[in-house]
Amino acid sequence: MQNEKVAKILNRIADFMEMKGDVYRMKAYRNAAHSVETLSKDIEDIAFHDQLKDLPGIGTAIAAKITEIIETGSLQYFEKLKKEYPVDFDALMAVEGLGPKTIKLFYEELGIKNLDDLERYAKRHHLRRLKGMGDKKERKILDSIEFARKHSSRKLLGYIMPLAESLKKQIEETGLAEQVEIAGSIRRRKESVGDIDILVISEKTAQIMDFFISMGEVAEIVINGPLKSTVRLKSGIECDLRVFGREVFGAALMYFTGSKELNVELRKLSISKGLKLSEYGLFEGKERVAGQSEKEIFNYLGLEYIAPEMRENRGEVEAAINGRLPDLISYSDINGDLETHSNWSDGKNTIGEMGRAAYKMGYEYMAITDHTGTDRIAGGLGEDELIKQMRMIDDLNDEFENFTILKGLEVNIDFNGNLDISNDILKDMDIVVGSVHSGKGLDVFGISQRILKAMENEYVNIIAHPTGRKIQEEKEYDLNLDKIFETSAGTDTFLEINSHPNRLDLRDIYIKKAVDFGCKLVINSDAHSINDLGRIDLGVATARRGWAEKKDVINTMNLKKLQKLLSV
DNA sequence: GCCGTTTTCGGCCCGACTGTTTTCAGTCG
Repeated sequence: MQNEKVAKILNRIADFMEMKGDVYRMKAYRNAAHSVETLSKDIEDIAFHDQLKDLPGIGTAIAAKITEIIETGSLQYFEKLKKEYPVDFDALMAVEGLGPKTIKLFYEELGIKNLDDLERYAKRHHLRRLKGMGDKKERKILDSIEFARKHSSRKLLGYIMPLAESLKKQIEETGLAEQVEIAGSIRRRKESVGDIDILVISEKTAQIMDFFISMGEVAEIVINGPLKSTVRLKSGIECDLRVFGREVFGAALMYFTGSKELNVELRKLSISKGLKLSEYGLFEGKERVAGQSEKEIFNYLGLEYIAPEMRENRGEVEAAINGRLPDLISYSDINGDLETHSNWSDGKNTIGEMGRAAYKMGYEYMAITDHTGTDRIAGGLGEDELIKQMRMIDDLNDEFENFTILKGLEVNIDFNGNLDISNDILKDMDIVVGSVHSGKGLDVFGISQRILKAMENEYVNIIAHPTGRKIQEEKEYDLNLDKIFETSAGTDTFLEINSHPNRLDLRDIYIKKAVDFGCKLVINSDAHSINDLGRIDLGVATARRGWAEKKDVINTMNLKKLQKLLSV
Protein backbone atom coordinates (compact mmCIF):
# COMPACT_ATOMS: atom_id res chain seq x y z
CA MET A 1 0.00 0.00 0.00
CA GLN A 2 1.49 3.29 -1.09
CA ASN A 3 -1.57 5.38 -0.26
CA GLU A 4 0.10 7.12 2.64
CA LYS A 5 3.22 7.93 0.66
CA VAL A 6 1.26 9.29 -2.31
CA ALA A 7 -0.97 11.42 -0.08
CA LYS A 8 2.05 12.80 1.73
CA ILE A 9 3.75 13.88 -1.48
CA LEU A 10 0.55 15.52 -2.76
CA ASN A 11 0.20 17.36 0.54
CA ARG A 12 3.80 18.52 0.38
CA ILE A 13 3.26 19.82 -3.15
CA ALA A 14 0.21 21.68 -1.82
CA ASP A 15 2.49 23.27 0.80
CA PHE A 16 4.85 24.44 -1.93
CA MET A 17 1.95 25.85 -3.95
CA GLU A 18 0.83 27.75 -0.86
CA MET A 19 4.32 29.19 -0.49
CA LYS A 20 4.24 30.29 -4.09
CA GLY A 21 0.85 31.89 -3.49
CA ASP A 22 -0.85 29.64 -6.02
CA VAL A 23 -3.96 29.21 -3.87
CA TYR A 24 -6.04 27.26 -6.36
CA ARG A 25 -3.38 24.75 -7.28
CA MET A 26 -2.78 24.37 -3.56
CA LYS A 27 -6.46 23.49 -3.13
CA ALA A 28 -6.39 21.08 -6.04
CA TYR A 29 -3.42 19.16 -4.56
CA ARG A 30 -4.94 19.29 -1.07
CA ASN A 31 -8.21 17.82 -2.39
CA ALA A 32 -6.37 15.12 -4.27
CA ALA A 33 -4.36 14.24 -1.14
CA HIS A 34 -7.55 14.00 0.93
CA SER A 35 -9.03 11.76 -1.71
CA VAL A 36 -6.08 9.37 -1.48
CA GLU A 37 -5.87 9.54 2.32
CA THR A 38 -9.46 8.48 2.82
CA LEU A 39 -9.32 5.74 0.25
CA SER A 40 -9.85 2.24 1.60
CA LYS A 41 -8.57 0.64 -1.57
CA ASP A 42 -4.97 0.23 -2.64
CA ILE A 43 -3.95 3.16 -4.87
CA GLU A 44 -1.69 0.83 -6.88
CA ASP A 45 -4.68 -1.31 -7.83
CA ILE A 46 -6.61 1.75 -8.92
CA ALA A 47 -3.68 3.00 -10.99
CA PHE A 48 -3.21 -0.45 -12.51
CA HIS A 49 -6.84 -0.48 -13.67
CA ASP A 50 -6.45 3.05 -15.00
CA GLN A 51 -9.15 4.38 -12.68
CA LEU A 52 -7.30 7.20 -10.93
CA LYS A 53 -9.33 9.85 -12.69
CA ASP A 54 -12.54 8.42 -11.26
CA LEU A 55 -11.41 9.57 -7.81
CA PRO A 56 -12.78 12.95 -6.72
CA GLY A 57 -10.29 15.78 -7.17
CA ILE A 58 -7.93 13.79 -9.39
CA GLY A 59 -7.68 14.80 -13.04
CA THR A 60 -5.26 14.15 -15.88
CA ALA A 61 -2.25 15.98 -14.43
CA ILE A 62 -2.37 14.58 -10.90
CA ALA A 63 -3.21 11.08 -12.16
CA ALA A 64 -0.01 11.15 -14.23
CA LYS A 65 1.99 12.26 -11.18
CA ILE A 66 0.53 9.49 -9.01
CA THR A 67 1.39 6.95 -11.71
CA GLU A 68 4.96 8.23 -11.76
CA ILE A 69 5.25 7.85 -7.97
CA ILE A 70 3.96 4.28 -8.10
CA GLU A 71 6.11 3.25 -11.04
CA THR A 72 9.40 4.94 -10.15
CA GLY A 73 9.11 5.52 -6.41
CA SER A 74 9.59 9.25 -6.77
CA LEU A 75 8.32 12.30 -8.62
CA GLN A 76 10.51 14.64 -10.67
CA TYR A 77 8.18 17.60 -10.18
CA PHE A 78 8.31 17.15 -6.41
CA GLU A 79 12.11 16.77 -6.36
CA LYS A 80 12.41 20.04 -8.28
CA LEU A 81 10.21 21.87 -5.78
CA LYS A 82 12.21 20.50 -2.87
CA LYS A 83 15.40 21.87 -4.43
CA GLU A 84 13.78 25.23 -5.00
CA TYR A 85 12.72 25.52 -1.34
CA PRO A 86 14.89 23.20 0.78
CA VAL A 87 13.16 24.06 4.06
CA ASP A 88 11.93 21.93 6.97
CA PHE A 89 8.36 22.96 6.29
CA ASP A 90 6.64 20.88 9.00
CA ALA A 91 8.92 22.11 11.76
CA LEU A 92 8.60 25.77 10.74
CA MET A 93 4.83 25.55 10.32
CA ALA A 94 4.59 24.35 13.92
CA VAL A 95 5.69 27.80 15.08
CA GLU A 96 2.66 29.86 16.05
CA GLY A 97 2.13 32.72 13.60
CA LEU A 98 4.43 31.29 10.93
CA GLY A 99 2.72 30.35 7.68
CA PRO A 100 3.82 29.46 4.15
CA LYS A 101 4.26 33.08 3.04
CA THR A 102 6.47 34.00 5.96
CA ILE A 103 8.51 30.81 5.58
CA LYS A 104 9.10 31.70 1.94
CA LEU A 105 10.08 35.26 2.85
CA PHE A 106 12.53 34.06 5.51
CA TYR A 107 14.11 31.54 3.16
CA GLU A 108 14.47 33.95 0.26
CA GLU A 109 15.73 36.89 2.30
CA LEU A 110 17.79 35.15 4.99
CA GLY A 111 18.18 31.53 3.87
CA ILE A 112 16.31 30.22 6.92
CA LYS A 113 15.69 26.49 6.53
CA ASN A 114 14.90 25.16 9.98
CA LEU A 115 14.17 26.04 13.60
CA ASP A 116 17.84 26.54 14.47
CA ASP A 117 18.28 29.09 11.66
CA LEU A 118 15.07 30.78 12.70
CA GLU A 119 16.14 31.08 16.30
CA ARG A 120 19.55 32.48 15.37
CA TYR A 121 18.14 35.22 13.14
CA ALA A 122 15.38 36.07 15.59
CA LYS A 123 17.89 36.52 18.40
CA ARG A 124 20.01 38.78 16.22
CA HIS A 125 16.88 40.84 15.41
CA HIS A 126 17.22 40.25 11.68
CA LEU A 127 13.60 39.22 11.27
CA ARG A 128 12.11 42.57 12.28
CA ARG A 129 13.81 44.34 9.37
CA LEU A 130 11.89 42.35 6.79
CA LYS A 131 8.78 43.62 5.03
CA GLY A 132 5.61 43.16 7.05
CA MET A 133 7.59 42.21 10.14
CA GLY A 134 8.12 44.14 13.33
CA ASP A 135 9.51 43.72 16.82
CA LYS A 136 6.29 42.24 18.16
CA LYS A 137 6.16 39.50 15.55
CA GLU A 138 9.82 38.72 16.02
CA ARG A 139 9.38 38.34 19.77
CA LYS A 140 6.31 36.16 19.29
CA ILE A 141 8.20 33.86 16.95
CA LEU A 142 11.12 33.59 19.34
CA ASP A 143 8.72 32.79 22.19
CA SER A 144 7.07 30.04 20.14
CA ILE A 145 10.16 28.21 18.89
CA GLU A 146 10.76 26.27 22.09
CA PHE A 147 7.13 25.13 22.22
CA ALA A 148 7.26 24.11 18.56
CA ARG A 149 10.39 22.05 19.21
CA LYS A 150 8.87 20.15 22.09
CA HIS A 151 5.31 19.73 20.94
CA SER A 152 5.20 19.68 17.18
CA SER A 153 3.35 16.39 16.87
CA ARG A 154 -0.30 15.75 17.48
CA LYS A 155 -1.38 14.05 20.70
CA LEU A 156 -3.29 10.81 21.03
CA LEU A 157 -7.02 11.22 21.60
CA GLY A 158 -7.06 8.68 24.43
CA TYR A 159 -4.63 10.71 26.48
CA ILE A 160 -6.12 14.15 25.75
CA MET A 161 -9.80 13.28 26.24
CA PRO A 162 -9.63 13.09 30.07
CA LEU A 163 -7.81 16.43 30.18
CA ALA A 164 -10.40 18.07 27.91
CA GLU A 165 -13.25 16.64 29.97
CA SER A 166 -11.68 17.94 33.15
CA LEU A 167 -11.30 21.47 31.70
CA LYS A 168 -14.91 21.36 30.56
CA LYS A 169 -16.03 20.35 34.04
CA GLN A 170 -14.05 23.13 35.70
CA ILE A 171 -15.63 25.72 33.41
CA GLU A 172 -19.09 24.31 34.01
CA GLU A 173 -18.60 24.46 37.76
CA THR A 174 -18.01 28.21 37.69
CA GLY A 175 -21.67 28.65 36.77
CA LEU A 176 -20.63 31.41 34.36
CA ALA A 177 -21.69 29.51 31.25
CA GLU A 178 -25.08 28.35 30.12
CA GLN A 179 -23.52 25.57 28.05
CA VAL A 180 -19.99 24.22 27.57
CA GLU A 181 -19.00 21.96 24.67
CA ILE A 182 -15.77 20.44 23.46
CA ALA A 183 -15.56 20.86 19.67
CA GLY A 184 -12.80 20.21 17.13
CA SER A 185 -11.21 16.88 16.32
CA ILE A 186 -11.84 15.67 19.88
CA ARG A 187 -15.58 15.84 19.27
CA ARG A 188 -15.07 13.95 16.02
CA ARG A 189 -13.00 11.44 18.05
CA LYS A 190 -10.14 11.60 15.61
CA GLU A 191 -7.32 9.32 16.74
CA SER A 192 -4.91 12.20 17.22
CA VAL A 193 -5.66 15.81 18.05
CA GLY A 194 -3.77 19.06 17.55
CA ASP A 195 -5.48 21.20 20.16
CA ILE A 196 -8.48 21.45 22.46
CA ASP A 197 -11.40 23.66 21.35
CA ILE A 198 -13.97 24.64 23.93
CA LEU A 199 -17.09 26.65 23.07
CA VAL A 200 -19.40 28.25 25.62
CA ILE A 201 -22.64 30.17 25.73
CA SER A 202 -22.15 32.94 28.23
CA GLU A 203 -23.06 36.55 28.86
CA LYS A 204 -20.33 37.00 31.46
CA THR A 205 -17.59 36.97 28.85
CA ALA A 206 -14.94 38.89 30.78
CA GLN A 207 -15.34 36.76 33.90
CA ILE A 208 -15.24 33.47 32.04
CA MET A 209 -12.12 34.50 30.10
CA ASP A 210 -10.45 35.52 33.34
CA PHE A 211 -11.22 32.14 34.81
CA PHE A 212 -10.00 30.32 31.71
CA ILE A 213 -6.59 31.97 31.51
CA SER A 214 -5.94 31.51 35.22
CA MET A 215 -6.76 27.79 35.47
CA GLY A 216 -4.14 25.62 37.16
CA GLU A 217 -3.38 23.72 33.95
CA VAL A 218 -2.35 26.89 32.09
CA ALA A 219 1.37 27.32 31.45
CA GLU A 220 1.25 30.36 29.17
CA ILE A 221 -1.27 32.73 27.61
CA VAL A 222 -1.01 33.12 23.83
CA ILE A 223 -4.05 35.26 23.04
CA ASN A 224 -6.44 36.86 25.48
CA GLY A 225 -9.34 38.58 23.71
CA PRO A 226 -12.93 39.29 24.74
CA LEU A 227 -14.44 36.47 22.65
CA LYS A 228 -11.47 34.20 22.07
CA SER A 229 -8.51 33.17 24.20
CA THR A 230 -5.72 30.70 23.53
CA VAL A 231 -3.52 29.18 26.21
CA ARG A 232 -0.73 26.62 26.29
CA LEU A 233 -1.30 23.91 28.85
CA LYS A 234 1.37 22.33 31.01
CA SER A 235 0.82 19.05 29.21
CA GLY A 236 2.08 20.62 25.98
CA ILE A 237 -1.13 21.19 24.06
CA GLU A 238 -2.93 24.40 23.17
CA CYS A 239 -6.48 25.10 24.25
CA ASP A 240 -8.92 27.67 22.80
CA LEU A 241 -11.98 29.06 24.50
CA ARG A 242 -14.59 30.90 22.46
CA VAL A 243 -17.78 32.56 23.57
CA PHE A 244 -20.95 32.66 21.46
CA GLY A 245 -24.57 33.72 21.85
CA ARG A 246 -27.33 31.15 22.26
CA GLU A 247 -28.95 31.86 18.88
CA VAL A 248 -25.77 31.02 16.91
CA PHE A 249 -24.34 28.27 19.09
CA GLY A 250 -25.34 25.42 16.77
CA ALA A 251 -23.63 27.08 13.82
CA ALA A 252 -20.52 27.77 15.89
CA LEU A 253 -20.40 24.22 17.23
CA MET A 254 -20.80 22.83 13.75
CA TYR A 255 -18.14 25.09 12.37
CA PHE A 256 -15.58 24.42 15.09
CA THR A 257 -16.26 20.69 15.04
CA GLY A 258 -15.30 20.53 11.38
CA SER A 259 -13.74 18.82 9.70
CA LYS A 260 -12.47 21.63 7.58
CA GLU A 261 -13.17 19.54 4.49
CA LEU A 262 -16.77 19.00 5.55
CA ASN A 263 -17.21 22.71 6.28
CA VAL A 264 -16.11 23.54 2.76
CA GLU A 265 -18.51 20.94 1.36
CA LEU A 266 -21.45 22.26 3.38
CA ARG A 267 -20.72 25.84 2.38
CA LYS A 268 -20.68 24.85 -1.25
CA LEU A 269 -23.97 23.03 -0.78
CA SER A 270 -25.42 26.15 0.88
CA ILE A 271 -24.35 28.34 -2.01
CA SER A 272 -25.99 25.97 -4.50
CA LYS A 273 -29.24 26.51 -2.59
CA GLY A 274 -28.86 30.29 -2.56
CA LEU A 275 -27.82 30.29 1.10
CA LYS A 276 -24.69 31.24 3.02
CA LEU A 277 -23.24 29.26 5.91
CA SER A 278 -20.78 30.57 8.49
CA GLU A 279 -20.12 30.12 12.20
CA TYR A 280 -22.83 32.72 12.75
CA GLY A 281 -25.59 30.76 11.11
CA LEU A 282 -27.22 29.81 7.87
CA PHE A 283 -28.37 32.91 5.99
CA GLU A 284 -30.84 33.64 3.23
CA GLY A 285 -29.84 37.14 2.18
CA LYS A 286 -29.41 38.98 5.45
CA GLU A 287 -31.87 36.85 7.34
CA ARG A 288 -30.63 34.07 9.60
CA VAL A 289 -32.76 31.03 8.84
CA ALA A 290 -31.01 28.55 11.15
CA GLY A 291 -28.21 28.56 13.73
CA GLN A 292 -29.37 27.71 17.23
CA SER A 293 -28.76 23.98 16.84
CA GLU A 294 -26.83 21.76 14.45
CA LYS A 295 -29.98 19.74 13.74
CA GLU A 296 -31.77 22.87 12.58
CA ILE A 297 -28.98 23.67 10.11
CA PHE A 298 -28.73 20.14 8.73
CA ASN A 299 -32.52 20.05 8.32
CA TYR A 300 -32.68 23.37 6.53
CA LEU A 301 -30.05 22.13 4.10
CA GLY A 302 -32.12 19.02 3.45
CA LEU A 303 -29.74 16.69 5.27
CA GLU A 304 -30.15 14.08 7.95
CA TYR A 305 -28.21 14.83 11.14
CA ILE A 306 -24.60 13.71 10.68
CA ALA A 307 -22.94 12.41 13.86
CA PRO A 308 -19.67 14.24 14.71
CA GLU A 309 -17.61 11.06 14.30
CA MET A 310 -18.65 10.88 10.63
CA ARG A 311 -17.81 14.46 9.70
CA GLU A 312 -14.79 13.96 7.47
CA ASN A 313 -16.27 14.55 4.02
CA ARG A 314 -15.94 10.90 3.09
CA GLY A 315 -19.33 10.59 1.45
CA GLU A 316 -21.50 11.40 4.47
CA VAL A 317 -23.04 14.47 2.83
CA GLU A 318 -24.32 12.48 -0.11
CA ALA A 319 -25.59 9.75 2.24
CA ALA A 320 -27.32 12.40 4.37
CA ILE A 321 -29.02 13.93 1.34
CA ASN A 322 -30.33 10.54 0.27
CA GLY A 323 -31.36 9.50 3.77
CA ARG A 324 -28.85 6.66 3.67
CA LEU A 325 -26.72 7.41 6.72
CA PRO A 326 -25.90 4.30 8.77
CA ASP A 327 -27.64 3.76 12.09
CA LEU A 328 -24.37 4.02 14.02
CA ILE A 329 -23.53 1.77 16.94
CA SER A 330 -23.96 3.72 20.18
CA TYR A 331 -21.71 3.90 23.21
CA SER A 332 -24.23 2.00 25.34
CA ASP A 333 -24.58 -0.93 22.92
CA ILE A 334 -21.57 -2.85 24.22
CA ASN A 335 -22.58 -5.90 26.27
CA GLY A 336 -19.17 -7.28 27.11
CA ASP A 337 -15.44 -7.19 26.53
CA LEU A 338 -13.71 -10.02 24.69
CA GLU A 339 -10.03 -9.23 25.15
CA THR A 340 -8.69 -8.55 28.64
CA HIS A 341 -5.62 -9.64 30.58
CA SER A 342 -5.13 -10.61 34.21
CA ASN A 343 -2.09 -10.92 36.46
CA TRP A 344 -1.74 -14.49 35.23
CA SER A 345 0.14 -12.95 32.31
CA ASP A 346 1.04 -9.27 31.95
CA GLY A 347 -2.08 -7.71 33.51
CA LYS A 348 -2.11 -5.90 36.85
CA ASN A 349 -5.33 -7.20 38.41
CA THR A 350 -6.64 -10.62 39.41
CA ILE A 351 -9.30 -12.33 37.33
CA GLY A 352 -11.80 -11.71 40.13
CA GLU A 353 -11.02 -7.99 40.22
CA MET A 354 -11.35 -7.72 36.45
CA GLY A 355 -14.66 -9.59 36.52
CA ARG A 356 -16.16 -7.47 39.27
CA ALA A 357 -15.10 -4.26 37.50
CA ALA A 358 -16.67 -5.42 34.23
CA TYR A 359 -19.84 -6.45 36.08
CA LYS A 360 -20.06 -2.96 37.59
CA MET A 361 -19.93 -1.48 34.08
CA GLY A 362 -23.20 -3.26 33.37
CA TYR A 363 -21.66 -5.91 31.12
CA GLU A 364 -23.16 -9.35 30.74
CA TYR A 365 -19.83 -11.03 30.03
CA MET A 366 -16.09 -10.55 29.82
CA ALA A 367 -13.40 -12.82 28.45
CA ILE A 368 -10.04 -13.27 30.13
CA THR A 369 -7.58 -13.73 27.29
CA ASP A 370 -4.10 -13.96 28.78
CA HIS A 371 -1.04 -14.34 26.58
CA THR A 372 0.23 -17.80 25.78
CA GLY A 373 3.38 -19.88 25.40
CA THR A 374 6.00 -18.20 23.28
CA ASP A 375 4.97 -14.72 24.29
CA ARG A 376 7.21 -15.06 27.34
CA ILE A 377 7.86 -11.34 27.51
CA ALA A 378 4.20 -10.91 28.32
CA GLY A 379 4.35 -13.75 30.83
CA GLY A 380 2.72 -16.22 28.49
CA LEU A 381 0.88 -19.22 29.96
CA GLY A 382 1.58 -22.85 29.12
CA GLU A 383 -1.10 -25.48 28.60
CA ASP A 384 -1.06 -26.75 32.21
CA GLU A 385 -1.54 -23.24 33.54
CA LEU A 386 -4.41 -22.64 31.14
CA ILE A 387 -6.22 -25.73 32.44
CA LYS A 388 -5.74 -24.47 35.99
CA GLN A 389 -7.04 -21.02 35.01
CA MET A 390 -10.15 -22.51 33.41
CA ARG A 391 -11.02 -24.32 36.66
CA MET A 392 -10.54 -21.18 38.65
CA ILE A 393 -12.84 -19.22 36.32
CA ASP A 394 -15.53 -21.86 36.83
CA ASP A 395 -15.32 -21.26 40.58
CA LEU A 396 -15.41 -17.49 40.18
CA ASN A 397 -18.46 -17.63 37.95
CA ASP A 398 -20.45 -19.15 40.82
CA GLU A 399 -20.04 -15.76 42.51
CA PHE A 400 -21.91 -13.83 39.82
CA GLU A 401 -25.51 -13.59 38.78
CA ASN A 402 -26.30 -12.50 35.23
CA PHE A 403 -22.61 -12.13 34.49
CA THR A 404 -20.14 -14.63 33.07
CA ILE A 405 -16.39 -14.67 32.76
CA LEU A 406 -15.55 -16.41 29.50
CA LYS A 407 -12.46 -18.58 29.22
CA GLY A 408 -10.17 -17.33 26.55
CA LEU A 409 -6.61 -16.73 25.52
CA GLU A 410 -4.62 -14.55 23.19
CA VAL A 411 -2.67 -17.06 21.18
CA ASN A 412 0.43 -16.10 19.28
CA ILE A 413 0.55 -16.59 15.51
CA ASP A 414 4.15 -17.59 14.74
CA PHE A 415 6.37 -17.09 11.66
CA ASN A 416 4.72 -19.99 9.87
CA GLY A 417 1.20 -19.03 10.77
CA ASN A 418 1.03 -21.77 13.42
CA LEU A 419 -0.37 -21.25 16.92
CA ASP A 420 1.63 -21.95 20.04
CA ILE A 421 -1.19 -23.80 21.84
CA SER A 422 -2.60 -27.11 20.60
CA ASN A 423 -6.11 -27.51 19.28
CA ASP A 424 -6.80 -29.91 22.19
CA ILE A 425 -6.73 -26.94 24.53
CA LEU A 426 -8.23 -24.42 22.11
CA LYS A 427 -11.36 -26.51 21.63
CA ASP A 428 -12.20 -26.18 25.36
CA MET A 429 -11.94 -22.39 25.29
CA ASP A 430 -14.97 -20.15 25.01
CA ILE A 431 -13.02 -17.71 22.90
CA VAL A 432 -9.70 -17.74 21.07
CA VAL A 433 -8.02 -14.48 20.07
CA GLY A 434 -5.18 -14.83 17.57
CA SER A 435 -2.56 -12.15 17.16
CA VAL A 436 0.73 -11.39 15.48
CA HIS A 437 3.24 -9.87 17.87
CA SER A 438 6.65 -10.48 16.45
CA GLY A 439 8.77 -11.42 13.53
CA LYS A 440 7.77 -8.75 11.10
CA GLY A 441 10.12 -9.13 8.17
CA LEU A 442 11.36 -12.51 9.42
CA ASP A 443 8.28 -14.44 8.45
CA VAL A 444 8.35 -17.14 5.85
CA PHE A 445 5.11 -16.42 4.01
CA GLY A 446 4.44 -12.74 4.62
CA ILE A 447 2.14 -11.49 7.33
CA SER A 448 -1.03 -11.82 5.27
CA GLN A 449 -0.41 -15.54 4.87
CA ARG A 450 0.25 -15.98 8.58
CA ILE A 451 -3.03 -14.30 9.45
CA LEU A 452 -4.99 -16.11 6.76
CA LYS A 453 -3.70 -19.47 7.97
CA ALA A 454 -4.72 -18.66 11.54
CA MET A 455 -8.18 -17.63 10.34
CA GLU A 456 -8.62 -21.00 8.73
CA ASN A 457 -8.17 -22.67 12.14
CA GLU A 458 -11.71 -23.49 13.23
CA TYR A 459 -11.02 -22.57 16.86
CA VAL A 460 -9.74 -19.06 16.23
CA ASN A 461 -12.60 -16.59 16.72
CA ILE A 462 -10.92 -13.20 16.64
CA ILE A 463 -7.91 -11.60 14.99
CA ALA A 464 -6.61 -8.96 17.40
CA HIS A 465 -5.26 -5.60 16.21
CA PRO A 466 -5.20 -6.90 12.62
CA THR A 467 -2.90 -4.36 10.95
CA GLY A 468 -0.40 -4.06 13.82
CA ARG A 469 -0.02 -0.32 13.54
CA LYS A 470 0.88 1.92 16.45
CA ILE A 471 -0.17 5.49 15.88
CA GLN A 472 2.84 7.74 15.20
CA GLU A 473 5.17 4.84 16.12
CA GLU A 474 4.82 1.78 13.93
CA LYS A 475 3.46 1.47 10.44
CA GLU A 476 0.78 -1.07 9.67
CA TYR A 477 1.81 -4.41 8.18
CA ASP A 478 1.79 -4.62 4.43
CA LEU A 479 -1.39 -6.69 4.22
CA ASN A 480 -3.63 -7.93 1.47
CA LEU A 481 -6.71 -6.52 3.14
CA ASP A 482 -9.14 -7.61 0.42
CA LYS A 483 -8.11 -11.21 0.96
CA ILE A 484 -8.23 -10.88 4.75
CA PHE A 485 -11.68 -9.31 4.74
CA GLU A 486 -12.93 -11.94 2.32
CA THR A 487 -11.58 -14.75 4.51
CA SER A 488 -12.89 -13.11 7.68
CA ALA A 489 -16.40 -13.05 6.26
CA GLY A 490 -16.06 -16.58 4.88
CA THR A 491 -14.70 -18.25 8.02
CA ASP A 492 -16.64 -16.26 10.64
CA THR A 493 -13.41 -14.99 12.13
CA PHE A 494 -14.12 -11.63 13.70
CA LEU A 495 -11.86 -8.64 13.25
CA GLU A 496 -10.99 -6.65 16.31
CA ILE A 497 -11.22 -2.94 16.85
CA ASN A 498 -8.63 -2.64 19.59
CA SER A 499 -9.33 0.31 21.91
CA HIS A 500 -5.79 0.95 23.10
CA PRO A 501 -5.17 4.69 22.55
CA ASN A 502 -2.15 4.09 20.32
CA ARG A 503 -3.65 1.20 18.38
CA LEU A 504 -7.30 1.86 17.44
CA ASP A 505 -6.80 -0.99 15.02
CA LEU A 506 -8.69 -1.65 12.73
CA ARG A 507 -8.75 2.01 11.90
CA ASP A 508 -11.77 3.95 10.69
CA ILE A 509 -11.41 3.67 6.91
CA TYR A 510 -10.70 -0.07 7.09
CA ILE A 511 -13.72 -0.62 9.32
CA LYS A 512 -15.91 0.88 6.62
CA LYS A 513 -14.35 -1.41 4.07
CA ALA A 514 -14.64 -4.50 6.32
CA VAL A 515 -18.33 -3.78 6.86
CA ASP A 516 -18.80 -3.50 3.10
CA PHE A 517 -17.19 -6.94 2.78
CA GLY A 518 -19.72 -8.33 5.26
CA CYS A 519 -17.17 -8.91 8.03
CA LYS A 520 -18.28 -8.98 11.65
CA LEU A 521 -16.30 -6.88 14.10
CA VAL A 522 -15.60 -7.00 17.82
CA ILE A 523 -14.66 -3.98 19.95
CA ASN A 524 -12.24 -4.86 22.76
CA SER A 525 -10.50 -2.83 25.45
CA ASP A 526 -7.34 -5.01 25.53
CA ALA A 527 -7.37 -3.98 29.22
CA HIS A 528 -4.34 -4.83 31.32
CA SER A 529 -5.96 -3.42 34.47
CA ILE A 530 -9.42 -2.50 35.68
CA ASN A 531 -8.67 1.13 34.81
CA ASP A 532 -8.31 0.24 31.13
CA LEU A 533 -11.79 -1.26 30.76
CA GLY A 534 -13.42 2.13 30.21
CA ARG A 535 -11.34 2.95 27.17
CA ILE A 536 -13.63 0.72 25.12
CA ASP A 537 -15.42 4.01 24.33
CA LEU A 538 -12.45 4.87 22.10
CA GLY A 539 -13.05 1.66 20.18
CA VAL A 540 -16.75 2.44 19.82
CA ALA A 541 -15.83 5.94 18.61
CA THR A 542 -13.52 4.41 16.01
CA ALA A 543 -16.28 2.04 14.91
CA ARG A 544 -18.61 5.03 14.52
CA ARG A 545 -15.95 6.82 12.46
CA GLY A 546 -15.96 3.70 10.26
CA TRP A 547 -19.76 3.86 9.84
CA ALA A 548 -20.31 0.59 11.77
CA GLU A 549 -23.77 -0.32 13.03
CA LYS A 550 -24.78 -2.32 16.07
CA LYS A 551 -25.44 -5.36 13.91
CA ASP A 552 -21.85 -5.33 12.62
CA VAL A 553 -20.34 -5.75 16.09
CA ILE A 554 -20.65 -9.11 17.87
CA ASN A 555 -20.16 -7.94 21.44
CA THR A 556 -23.36 -5.95 21.28
CA MET A 557 -25.15 -9.32 21.46
CA ASN A 558 -26.46 -10.82 24.66
CA LEU A 559 -24.54 -13.78 26.06
CA LYS A 560 -26.88 -16.41 24.73
CA LYS A 561 -26.65 -15.21 21.14
CA LEU A 562 -22.92 -14.71 21.40
CA GLN A 563 -22.36 -18.25 22.69
CA LYS A 564 -24.46 -19.64 19.89
CA LEU A 565 -22.40 -17.68 17.36
CA LEU A 566 -19.10 -18.85 18.89
CA SER A 567 -20.11 -22.51 19.06
CA VAL A 568 -20.82 -22.83 15.36
C1' DG B 1 -5.17 21.84 -11.20
C1' DC B 2 -10.12 20.36 -11.00
C1' DC B 3 -14.86 20.71 -12.24
C1' DG B 4 -19.84 21.19 -14.55
C1' DT B 5 -28.62 19.49 -13.64
C1' DT B 6 -27.33 27.29 -15.84
C1' DT B 7 -20.87 26.44 -17.28
C1' DT B 8 -15.40 23.07 -21.27
C1' DC B 9 -14.11 28.76 -19.06
C1' DG B 10 -14.18 30.97 -14.96
C1' DG B 11 -14.88 30.00 -10.89
C1' DC B 12 -12.78 27.74 -6.55
C1' DC B 13 -15.69 28.79 1.73
C1' DC B 14 -15.88 32.33 5.26
C1' DG B 15 -14.90 35.45 9.04
C1' DA B 16 -11.92 37.13 12.82
C1' DC B 17 -7.71 38.54 14.62
C1' DT B 18 -3.03 40.42 14.70
C1' DG B 19 0.44 43.32 13.56
C1' DT B 20 1.64 45.79 10.34
C1' DT B 21 -0.28 48.99 8.05
C1' DT B 22 -2.74 54.12 6.48
C1' DT B 23 -6.17 50.08 3.60
C1' DC B 24 -4.02 45.26 4.04
C1' DA B 25 -1.56 40.63 4.10
C1' DG B 26 -0.94 36.62 6.52
C1' DT B 27 -2.57 33.29 9.68
C1' DC B 28 -5.95 30.58 11.94
C1' DG B 29 -9.73 27.52 12.42
